[in-house]
Amino acid sequence: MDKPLIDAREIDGEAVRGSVRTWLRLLATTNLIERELAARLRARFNVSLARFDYMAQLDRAGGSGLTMGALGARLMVTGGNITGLTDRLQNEGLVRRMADSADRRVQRVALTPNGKRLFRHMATEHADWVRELFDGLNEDQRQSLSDLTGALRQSVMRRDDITLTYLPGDKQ
Amino acid sequence: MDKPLIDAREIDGEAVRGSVRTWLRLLATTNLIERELAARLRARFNVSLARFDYMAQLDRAGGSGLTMGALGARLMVTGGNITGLTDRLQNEGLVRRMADSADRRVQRVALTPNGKRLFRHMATEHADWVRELFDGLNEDQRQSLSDLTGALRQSVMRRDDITLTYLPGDKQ
DNA sequence: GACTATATCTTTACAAGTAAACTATTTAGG
DNA sequence: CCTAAATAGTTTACTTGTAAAGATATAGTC
Repeated sequence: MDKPLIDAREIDGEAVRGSVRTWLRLLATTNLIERELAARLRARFNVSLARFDYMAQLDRAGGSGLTMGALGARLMVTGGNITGLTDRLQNEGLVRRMADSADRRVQRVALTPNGKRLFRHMATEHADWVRELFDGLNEDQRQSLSDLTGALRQSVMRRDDITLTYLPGDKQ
Repeated sequence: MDKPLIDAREIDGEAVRGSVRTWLRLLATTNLIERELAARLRARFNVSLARFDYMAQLDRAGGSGLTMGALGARLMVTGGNITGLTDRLQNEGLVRRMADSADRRVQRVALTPNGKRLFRHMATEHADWVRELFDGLNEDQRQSLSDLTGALRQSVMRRDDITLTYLPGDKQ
């Protein structure tokens, strides 16, 4: 770790506390929105956020679906989790497993017609909700927030001592 | 729902997709940072983020601690979750339950000396990590991000059709 | 071609979260 | 007072997530 003990921008500790306060605020607000969206998905469709995200990846992948591994990589979760989610969604007829013709280790997953229909319906409402929740920001603010988020992401990712558990290969 | 079907700011769908894209970006970046902090807490202290947050609330509350209910309200989690976390932390000697003298229904929880020592140690490193991850933003950017986050929070909270599951009373 | 590596998925045991039912207490009316 | 309702915490059954071990299958290497 070669970070300086005293940050050049630090004046009487303000910069230090500033970053922490900004982070806590950002986290709280993001969690607030995520909870709100999850509660609405649950109330209107009886679907969890985990299932919505799962189905979103399959919808984007199209008819040939994804392997379990690729799906786990995109959702940033472990294989065991994907197995469980797939079992439950398959039981509800929203998703189906298919053998891969070339590699007998591989399981491919795709939305059933029912799953696709449900997801499209949810996605439309979900987008409306997001727009509604962001309604108090004008276009400049929204764009600035997006830009600053990008800069923050760069700040986090450009570190070379990053712990990052997941940067998995993504063979779809 | 009395939101207009067409948003005044919408020009050929850009504003709509804009909010969703901004939201997804914000969520991804927040999750990235949260995962990184959680991985470091796990690696250096063998402590989960849930336990860190729990101990942070108790540390802030001081020697008399908090009731189970107040703790759950501050952490935005249900009572059953607090019961389980408390059981595990108590088993590790980081936390203790105390009866309330005035109300026999109430359980009060507080950090033990060991718990306090561990938390203070973790909090110092945690703050360093946050500062490090935000290092790529200059002070203006950091302040703008904080301000925009506040505006977004206002945008979400000022809705009157909010679903908000948790706005619990907080008797500490 | 047999042997070892590696890759893919599942299983197991657990942590952390929810909702709903349950227990014990306190509070409010009549 | 005594009972009905509300409050505080726990228990139960379940979902969602992890890490580590296990079962198959493929790929490389001598």
